Amino acid sequence: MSGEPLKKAQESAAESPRALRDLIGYHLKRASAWDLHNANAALEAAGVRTVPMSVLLTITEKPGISSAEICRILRMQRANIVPVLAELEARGLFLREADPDDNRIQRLFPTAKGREEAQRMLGLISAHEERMLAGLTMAERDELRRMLAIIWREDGEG
Amino acid sequence: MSGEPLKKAQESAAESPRALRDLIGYHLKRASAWDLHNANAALEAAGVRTVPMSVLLTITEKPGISSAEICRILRMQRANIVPVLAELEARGLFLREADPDDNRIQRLFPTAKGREEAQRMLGLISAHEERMLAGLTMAERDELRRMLAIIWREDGEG
DNA sequence: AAAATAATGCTATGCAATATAACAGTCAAT
DNA sequence: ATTGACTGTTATATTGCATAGCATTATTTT
Repeated sequence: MSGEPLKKAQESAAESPRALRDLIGYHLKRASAWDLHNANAALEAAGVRTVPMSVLLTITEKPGISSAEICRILRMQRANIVPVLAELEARGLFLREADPDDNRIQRLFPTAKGREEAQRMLGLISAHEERMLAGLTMAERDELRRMLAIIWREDGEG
Repeated sequence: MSGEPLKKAQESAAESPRALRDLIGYHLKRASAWDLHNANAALEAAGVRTVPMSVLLTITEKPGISSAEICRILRMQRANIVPVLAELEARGLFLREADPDDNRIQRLFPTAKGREEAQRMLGLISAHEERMLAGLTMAERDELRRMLAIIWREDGEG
């Protein structure tokens, strides 16, 4: 029942309790926090954070998409995309165009500069991922991606 | 270059852009957010959220630990643990005891009630994890845990 | 055709998690 | 004996995400 020696506390680095280390949710949170921190650091060179990057990539890949649909895809609140779009637009990365058939909708189209920047961001984020995943084989990375997708239910094709 | 049909936007559920689906960080964030949301919901029955639970589990498993060391283990700020401990203490889940050798340090010990509650929380969170991971075999769960641990560097023993 | 329902983009506001800065008291090291 | 480091703490900032509501426009139901 005693177990731990109680020694000097400031020795740093002790392990997480077993009960937590057994929980996948715990590892998910730690890994995700670590990733988000470093991903944002990597993207600083492009002057964005992960969310604006995701929005721009979505516009680039689905030209003519509406902001509401981006929100559905990225599961974010319509209210929260507003400042993100405002900034991307101010930087000239996409344009809004009125939908001819539905006056509520603005369709978003990437500019040439937007496509360039999206490519640059992809380069930065890919380098970051490579660093993060250096300890895993390609097959393992695929497995990991697949399992994570199953958890939040985007195909995971299993 | 055209690709997507542009159709009605409100059809819901479209897939994330390929560029994002290739990123493990993207899946990490989505999976972690999903987990955190449901874990907190599951823990509502015990009147805690994930962080206070983690703190209590740590005290329970390492009796006599100091708050500073909990912060080092869970990688949280010393400032932020204060209200967490205040609440757990108010609920009678642990006790503070002065360290005989170092007047700066308070050593934290779980009460009987604290151990009970910790057990109860573990039950709730385990049920939640079981639901979350229903689509994965036990071997896959072990693999997932191992890979996540490698990412943020808590053994992962690989 | 009228009325009810719902979607869009948006403002304003809230909350929870995490981060930063500073402090007094205590201990360790030179 | 001074310097530097660590503890627990207060106060405050920042960030990400959530909620509520609004005017406008479309769709659906009656």
